[in-house]
Amino acid sequence: MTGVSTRRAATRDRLVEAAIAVFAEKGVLGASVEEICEAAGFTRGAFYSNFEHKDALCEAVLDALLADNLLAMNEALAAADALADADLGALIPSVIQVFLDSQRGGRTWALAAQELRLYAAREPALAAAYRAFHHRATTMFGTIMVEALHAHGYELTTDTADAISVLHAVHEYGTIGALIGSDAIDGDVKLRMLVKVLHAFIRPLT
Amino acid sequence: MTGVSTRRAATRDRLVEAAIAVFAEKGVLGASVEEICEAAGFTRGAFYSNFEHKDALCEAVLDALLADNLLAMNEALAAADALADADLGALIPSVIQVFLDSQRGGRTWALAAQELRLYAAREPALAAAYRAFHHRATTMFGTIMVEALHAHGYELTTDTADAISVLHAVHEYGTIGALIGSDAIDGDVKLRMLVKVLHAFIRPLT
DNA sequence: TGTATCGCATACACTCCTGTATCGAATACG
DNA sequence: CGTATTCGATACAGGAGTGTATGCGATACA
Repeated sequence: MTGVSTRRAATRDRLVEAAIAVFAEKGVLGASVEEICEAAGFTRGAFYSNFEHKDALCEAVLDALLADNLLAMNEALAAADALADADLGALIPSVIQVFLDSQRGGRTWALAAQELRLYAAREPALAAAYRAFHHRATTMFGTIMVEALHAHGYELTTDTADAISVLHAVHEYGTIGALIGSDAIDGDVKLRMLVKVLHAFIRPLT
Repeated sequence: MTGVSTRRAATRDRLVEAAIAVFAEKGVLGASVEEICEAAGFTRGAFYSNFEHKDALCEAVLDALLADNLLAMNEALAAADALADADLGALIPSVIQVFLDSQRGGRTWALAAQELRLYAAREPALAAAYRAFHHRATTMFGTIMVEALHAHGYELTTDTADAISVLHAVHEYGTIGALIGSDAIDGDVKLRMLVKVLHAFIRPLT
């Protein structure tokens, strides 16, 4: 019985990964079920056997993205610990860079994440799932960041969730900007913006 | 002869407005040409007579969005002048609120703008057009903002373009967040975030 | 080793979209 | 007024995607 379910889980995973790739390329509504299946090496039979709607697939994708973000955050934290004796000014860019580098899939996953954000804004059925995703990601990131700052004798000057949201906003915006190749935004600019925002939102512990 | 071209321009405008609505609802790739034409009250004959590709339509949409943003900015500036004797702490939220309220189309245009951003990130043909759009919007916003701050005895603590980009990022992120109804982001939170970011990036003139 | 069940592929009937080529009404213009 | 031209509608041929119903090989289990 376990072998059976294992196989099923594997095809689900392959479909989810393929969906991320196709969503990134075509958008959620622009991605046909057929295209996703083909990218995963299946036919639509596999899809309809595993998911009821495309929306169900989207929820699974959100789970995968969340797991990836948390993983990248852990890598960044490990880097922070390794550099624990550096001063904060040098530490922050390094940690952010590690986080950015650790995000699996890079460009593709970032695009897919934003496609899902937009899709959730129009599709009430996914909005709930996205809220859950956002809430979990935000609180976990927030907790970790507050602790890390505290360990270095700093605190946020503003509400934790707000700070995380602003960082997330700049992160996503910068990713797209770098892809577009805007003369105003490339990869370095994105890092610089994140560092500035973070510096603007922290102060030494009172 | 003028009457003819006038008519043509009018149908182009209607197609552009319809495209914004459909892009907001379905995404750029998810929007069929047929759907856009139907929303505008035409058939595809009108479309293919006015635009070569969907990409050409997208460029026209960018122009419309830019014009709208500049218009909203002017309204916000007028409000700033009217409140010129208020202190900056009270002025900033008011001006931002006026800007947000003045944006034509509200939800719809904001969604369409982000759809186009994502589309441009994947479609080199549109990337150039988006760069031009972004550059013009950023420089005009930047100039205006620097002057307005200066008039009140303030300046930016960072590169103008970076500051505008961060504000734009938070603006777009907050718009979607409010639509999704995330427990962490509603309309007020968005305004609050923008105010915080702006405050974090200005200081009295040295 | 036989058989029940599971998991994905295949087949089918249907809808929707695309791009072009042609047509007809409205407008400009002499 | 009549004619030329412009602009958008219609017609057409073809491609692609959808969801369901059914088939078939592989795996589990007695």
